[in-house]
Amino acid sequence: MTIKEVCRKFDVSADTLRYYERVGVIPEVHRTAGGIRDYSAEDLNWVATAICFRSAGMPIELLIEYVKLFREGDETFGARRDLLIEAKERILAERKKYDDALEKLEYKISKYDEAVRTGVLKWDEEGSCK
Amino acid sequence: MTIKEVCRKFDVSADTLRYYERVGVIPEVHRTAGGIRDYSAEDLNWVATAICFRSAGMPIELLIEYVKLFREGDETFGARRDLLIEAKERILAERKKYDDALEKLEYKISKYDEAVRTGVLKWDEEGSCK
DNA sequence: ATACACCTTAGAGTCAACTCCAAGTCAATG
DNA sequence: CATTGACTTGGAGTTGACTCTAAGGTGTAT
Repeated sequence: MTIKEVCRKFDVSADTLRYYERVGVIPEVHRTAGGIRDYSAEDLNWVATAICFRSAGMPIELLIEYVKLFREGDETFGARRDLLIEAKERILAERKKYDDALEKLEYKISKYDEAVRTGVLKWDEEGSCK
Repeated sequence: MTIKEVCRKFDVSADTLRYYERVGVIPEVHRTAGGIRDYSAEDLNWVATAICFRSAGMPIELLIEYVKLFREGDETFGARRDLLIEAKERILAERKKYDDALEKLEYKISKYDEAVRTGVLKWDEEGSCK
């Protein structure tokens, strides 16, 4: 699979894919005799994983560390598991912030719905919201 | 309330608070006669809102737009509501990505737990994960 | 009244994560 | 076999969101 096809498949730029490979967010991608990237199923899987974790706010550094451990072989199973558990904790903590913001938004939207209907914006407590 | 106290209260740097005010993420903060910031309850409320939305990944530009509408007065109730609804949609979409990543992580962690116990890492489908 | 900690501004610097560019190579088509 | 379009690399540039620095003002405790 060419880089262009991978771009379309994952809606990501070729520059980003090359960047990920260059810095080690994914391992080296398979090449043709001429040196052109030809993504295998396994390469695609790495790309999918990288994009999935990046979309959830995981820093590139963490992904690089994971790939580094992967390259070191089977002795790093434990370290890789620990890293994934840390990633999970981080994402759970981040998601909580999203839930907090959503709660605040629900409240504000309900007050603005009222304001649009009545022409008056009124919060439950003094100075509690804007 | 001094800037230092606000920093402690929200665990944010004074530079960030001044930056938020400068670019318009929050309206101008009340000052003492000498020109020193003295955050009112309302100012604190704006700070809390800004930090909450920023923690949920909302770009500064959106917050600036909201404050701009707020400053324009009561004719912008509708526009402010629409902007909040857009923010909600964005955050819901982002949260979905977090959930996807968590699902992937759960799966991988379970496989690594097994790998640590058995010494063998095995995915359900060929090349499905790394 | 003089330290001293803390505040002010404008503007420059930093960092993560891309994104773009120049110069050149590869591969399918007329 | 020449054109065309996509690919390659190394390195420079951009963007969003801070973060720091320099030069100076404020306010309170001795």
